[in-house]
Amino acid sequence: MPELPEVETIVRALRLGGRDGPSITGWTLVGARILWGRTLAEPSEIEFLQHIPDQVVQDVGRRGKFIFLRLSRDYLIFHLRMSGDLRVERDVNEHGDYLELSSHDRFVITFNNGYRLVFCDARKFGRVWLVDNPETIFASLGPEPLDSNLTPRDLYRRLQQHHRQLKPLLLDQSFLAGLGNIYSDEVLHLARLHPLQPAHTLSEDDAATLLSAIQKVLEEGIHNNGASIDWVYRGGNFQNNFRVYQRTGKPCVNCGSYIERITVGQRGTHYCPHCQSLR
DNA sequence: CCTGAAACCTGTCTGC
DNA sequence: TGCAGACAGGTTTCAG
Repeated sequence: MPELPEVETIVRALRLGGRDGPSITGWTLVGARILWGRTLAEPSEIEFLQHIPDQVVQDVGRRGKFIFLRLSRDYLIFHLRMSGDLRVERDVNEHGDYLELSSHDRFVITFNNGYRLVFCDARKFGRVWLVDNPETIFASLGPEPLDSNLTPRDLYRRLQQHHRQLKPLLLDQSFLAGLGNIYSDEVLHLARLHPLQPAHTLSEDDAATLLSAIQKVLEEGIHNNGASIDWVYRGGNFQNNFRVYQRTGKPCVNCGSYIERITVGQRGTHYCPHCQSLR
């Protein structure tokens, strides 16, 4: 599921309230329940459970596709991978009974106010870390695409350094942090660039076009609370604005040519053969 | 450096 | 209806 806009939507809901749940900012942790052991990447379960109690959620933030809770002493970091989601709900009812979890819930943090934060993840790829320095986790990430300090010239220079095809490069989190398969296809279509175009062949103007497409598509995604497809993720509307993703055989919104689907780096890739020509 | 394949997992959909 | 196979929003690791 979750690419930058979905993750950002979840982060804002945790920080400020929303998505059917209250804000967790300022809440105090009391414990945790780990239902699928591999979800906890670091540290050991024993150590984790020792560190959690009494820490207060100071803030909730995002770096790339990672979600982090800045706690009193540590950072609690989530990666949702393919099918993860987070929700905030009551842990106990008015009689003091524990409320049932669903079969896909993998990891639960409980607060001292009777609420819990639940990490639900059907495919079990998602991971959680508790670390004192978040940079140990974020070290290999590239720049934030919506950071106003990222200039067209910066992107141009970075593109010049790679001979890879554009699509796999955009998916590489060390090149740029936050794009996934949906938004990469949407970005390349808006920028009218072919997914297989070698990165270093882009002109400085191409790089500027690409950066503005990246920012426009991501902002559009955030504005729509992300994209909900199939049974994964909830509440987003961006799926109604797709230009190419999952529109194989349908007319291009620019020129009416039929959208094609190819496989690039093991990922389904959708593009318009007319608007996005290989140069 | 780059590409492709496989692995980690479960759920859904399609076609026979 | 049942079942095999393909496919899915991500990332890591390994072979060539």
